[in-house]
Amino acid sequence: MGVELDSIFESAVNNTLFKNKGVLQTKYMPESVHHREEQIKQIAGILSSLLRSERPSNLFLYGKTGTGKTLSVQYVKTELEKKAEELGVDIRIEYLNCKMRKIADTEYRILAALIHQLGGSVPATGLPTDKVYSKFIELIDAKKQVVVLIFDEIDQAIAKMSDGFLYNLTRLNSELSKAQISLIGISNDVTFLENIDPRVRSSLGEEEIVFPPYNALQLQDILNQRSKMAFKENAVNEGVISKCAAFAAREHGDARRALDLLRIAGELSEREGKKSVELEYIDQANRKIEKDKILDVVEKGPKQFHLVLYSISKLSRVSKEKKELKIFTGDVYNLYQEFCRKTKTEILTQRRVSDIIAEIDMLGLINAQVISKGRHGRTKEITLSIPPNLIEKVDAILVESLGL
DNA sequence: CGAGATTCATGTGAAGTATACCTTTAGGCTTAA
DNA sequence: AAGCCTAAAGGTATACTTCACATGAATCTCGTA
Repeated sequence: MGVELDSIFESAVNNTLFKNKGVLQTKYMPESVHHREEQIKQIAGILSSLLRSERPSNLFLYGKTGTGKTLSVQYVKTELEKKAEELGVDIRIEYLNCKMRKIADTEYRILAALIHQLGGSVPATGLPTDKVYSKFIELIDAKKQVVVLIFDEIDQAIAKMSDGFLYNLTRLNSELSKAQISLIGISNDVTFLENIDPRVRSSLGEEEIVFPPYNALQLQDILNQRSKMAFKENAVNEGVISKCAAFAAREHGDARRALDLLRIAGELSEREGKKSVELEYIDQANRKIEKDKILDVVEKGPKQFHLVLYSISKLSRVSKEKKELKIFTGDVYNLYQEFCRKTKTEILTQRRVSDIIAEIDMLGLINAQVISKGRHGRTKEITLSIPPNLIEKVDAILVESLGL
């Protein structure tokens, strides 16, 4: 064992292929953004009125994950901030990612996070929401300014609460006397605006910009740029870049995915003590990404979720042996109760479990569809959508968390 | 045989409850003058 | 008298429960051919 570790440490220190791995990480902000010039120009054009201390239109950005939405906005944000400083104009742009569970998935928590960013503080609970609103307003309205609020992945947040929140936000301007706000919404879901209150829709969608997926060529270009900075010379084999690009292009042109692929393939190659990133590691990296994503989601779910998921997993194993028996809510609930007793956990009502199933569905770990079995009532028909090779690992996590 | 009525097993919405936490308020105690 | 601390009172968000009603196709009923 000792020897094995030694060699790992050794290669970590000496044989590193990377010059600057950070360049490939998602949080990295490049100085220039390629292939999004058009969108950036539009965003900048709309937001430029900030420099005259005028309120820009509300803005809505669409596009699949990894199409550069966040990046473009952030880019414009920093550029604008620079320029504003130069000109001595006071502007305020706040970015908030709504997807972070436990940080911002309710109206209250989003506001709290926002207030926190603005330098105020609110307790985690206990305050009436309208009080939080007035605190927020107070904070913004303290001086004459235009505040831009960027809500990333806003569709995720609204799925969990009502669209009343957005309505409140759009109406907020009338509550402000000195300051003004404008909103930027970012959504992965193209149909998002169609399903919300028309009043909000028209207000929020004053301007809309669509981010099309990158094509393979563009991805390749981006990867080339980054890999030059990230890797040492000659550390990337022929064809690696184009394969990453091709992989990601197949996944709706997701640049983030492409970069992750390249980075992880690099890490894997390095770990194996290779002198360069080799083609074969890309497939491995691809699998690893899928795996990590799922395991991560499973891991951070609360205990009751684990119980439900474990029940589903167990049932799906049984049903597979018996060839394609479907899983229904009732079965899940029965098994779930059994596990609760076994682990001495409080048994939740079927009502709640039904909701939990819906939530797990949202997380993409299972597939649940309401069907009617006619005389035999109505149910959710549930299928586990975790790849077979991962089920074991997932089960392991669940077993550990439940102490079975 | 076919159109309607029934039925089942949950889905689903609304309202209520428990818990954990927050602010406000009113005493009560300390302190400095 | 002013300042500070504490405990009680009053209030909220969140996760969950309770209650009650909604669903929708397989199955049953029954009139009709």
